[in-house]
Amino acid sequence: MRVSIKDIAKAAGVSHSTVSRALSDSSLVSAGTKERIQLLAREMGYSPDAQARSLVEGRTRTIGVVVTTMTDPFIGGIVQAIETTAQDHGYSVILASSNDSSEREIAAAETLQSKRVDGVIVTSSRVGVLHQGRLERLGVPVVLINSLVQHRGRYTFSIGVDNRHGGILATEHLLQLGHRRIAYVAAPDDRSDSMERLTGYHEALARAGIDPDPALLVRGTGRAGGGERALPMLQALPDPPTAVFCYNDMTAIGLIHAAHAAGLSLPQDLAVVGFDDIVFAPYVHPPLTTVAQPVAELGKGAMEMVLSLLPDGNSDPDASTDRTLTGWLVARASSGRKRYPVG
Amino acid sequence: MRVSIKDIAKAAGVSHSTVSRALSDSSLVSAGTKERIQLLAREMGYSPDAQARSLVEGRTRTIGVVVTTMTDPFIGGIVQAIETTAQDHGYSVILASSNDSSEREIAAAETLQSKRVDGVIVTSSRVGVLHQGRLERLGVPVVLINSLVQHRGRYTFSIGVDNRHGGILATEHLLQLGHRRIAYVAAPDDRSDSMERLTGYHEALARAGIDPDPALLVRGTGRAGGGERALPMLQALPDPPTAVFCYNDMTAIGLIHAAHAAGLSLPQDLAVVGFDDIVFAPYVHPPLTTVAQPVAELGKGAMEMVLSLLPDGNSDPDASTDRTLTGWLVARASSGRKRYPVG
DNA sequence: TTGTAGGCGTTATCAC
DNA sequence: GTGATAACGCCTACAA
Repeated sequence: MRVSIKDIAKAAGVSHSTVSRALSDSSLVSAGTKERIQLLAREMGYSPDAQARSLVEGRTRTIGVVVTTMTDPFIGGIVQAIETTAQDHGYSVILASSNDSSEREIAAAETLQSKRVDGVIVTSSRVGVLHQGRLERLGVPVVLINSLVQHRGRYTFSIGVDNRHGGILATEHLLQLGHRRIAYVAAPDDRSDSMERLTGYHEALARAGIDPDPALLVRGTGRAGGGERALPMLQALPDPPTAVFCYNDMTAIGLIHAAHAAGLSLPQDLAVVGFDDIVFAPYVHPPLTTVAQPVAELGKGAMEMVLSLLPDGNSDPDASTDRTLTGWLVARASSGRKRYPVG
Repeated sequence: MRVSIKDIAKAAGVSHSTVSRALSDSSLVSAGTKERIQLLAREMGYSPDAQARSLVEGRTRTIGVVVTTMTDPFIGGIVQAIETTAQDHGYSVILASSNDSSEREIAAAETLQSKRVDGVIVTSSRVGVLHQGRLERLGVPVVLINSLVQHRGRYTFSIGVDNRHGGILATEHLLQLGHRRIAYVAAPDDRSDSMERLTGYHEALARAGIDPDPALLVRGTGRAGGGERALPMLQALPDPPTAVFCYNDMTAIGLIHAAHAAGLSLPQDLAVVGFDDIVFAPYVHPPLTTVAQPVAELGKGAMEMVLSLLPDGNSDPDASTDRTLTGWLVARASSGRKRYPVG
């Protein structure tokens, strides 16, 4: 049988309220009984029932984390940081993956609502059904990671990396290496971060006085397969690119794989830059140049942002603002060394 | 304000018990009122409070999932499958990462206990403080993934891949390719799965009439760095190996990286086989030969196992047994084609 | 300093 | 069919 405060009360010969007070270290209990009860609780193997406590306190100390899929190592890193930070603040994380299915998204939102999570963090740059409608109606703080806030609710904020800046970093890096025909392998159009990276790419090109060639913009999937399929499309061009900036590392990895298969040697025949700096980036052959995202900070920051948005938090929601972190370029071999254009 | 069944009761002019019945589609309510109440509940935006329900029902429909780190893509895949399966059965997953710190492990166990999870799944082959002592004392079913059950509790079971068999598959593959000097890069000794893979490796060698050379057994970390550091140790041997079997893909990836840096060409100079078949394996250069684990099945199986162990589950715990799934070899280029030994 | 009583939102067991 | 009433485990006025 599970032991409750009543059991302890009986054993200690006091009322259950005294036990409750003693366990919460209230000053309204004599030091003697307090100690006696605390000892007894330990001996009897007492564990407070979070359910019951939540019921009366009106909060669960639980944060819902919505992800598309845990399979993505980038997301895994973020969730890791989220969970660790939650733990440090005495909160738990309840996981809900949408698998990119709106059915599951809705189910997830309902579950989170029933479980009465105190807040929600969404890791997905996808502009889904859920993120803007359903979640806001939960009436709890919502923090979006790497995603645009569309309908600004009183408790909806975002934290993300400066994607435009990242796009500039990547593109300028390639420009500095002497490249003029630089392709961008995007994610599907509903990923806002991909669009922002594209903007940065365009901006860097413009600064260098280069007109963007629409043929050099191809659409991937955000996964390796997208990169693999993008390569032949680019190679088939009458004037193929000498460099490629990929939406993310997975795309770059797929593209590099296809390049090897096509007999290209990297970075001589094709320079490649990714985005994210996932754990594999250094181990790609050749090691992948990429725009690193502060994964741990994103997760930690997101968690701290929801916590600060909580009713009891010291901060005022109206004073809260979106946070933008900056990524940085990690130059490895896949983009090569300085290249002097022929002629 | 959040709407409860009492609010609905007031609005409908009935008692809250009738509302409760109507919402649970009980046959003890007239079809008319039932419909009326259900409509009203929808209109008023009612969402059942899982906390309150759990309190009276004595179960939370929540499963705790303990992982070392979500950063590992293999673990990510498993958690993904666990969560999806949970969702399909109307359960939620509460995440707890230990970060390989026993402090956090203990904290995690306490949280899970307070949150009154109905069961626990542990993904870690590490023989930690927590897994055998603390978790069993929670008094709920515990399922270990890829880990040995040490103290068999009435509700403690495991599901995992046949690591010995996997070790045999990998080693025999290399033997068939003509290799005689095959190294094994292990994980730390407290990882039971690494030990089992080693056993398989030894067994395959024995069958081929080869005495295992202790110098060919080096210890990695389970992460890329371990593989990187293992390579020079092996190369420094007077009679270096022509093939390496690695504890897992991350180790293999690190080792391959070091091999490239050392100017070796793979698989000619060194054949490499990994374990796990993580999402990157096909994209390693050369593509990584590996023993695939049925990740999705492991996660799904683990979840189904805890669910079946639940008090209301149809199955009898005593009839439950550990499950062992079998992996399979995925031959890619890193191990090369058949090799005819010189001489 | 301690005890009593009420309530958090449900479900379940009684009567009616 | 429906409505009181009592639990589940905890917290917290209010009394004593």
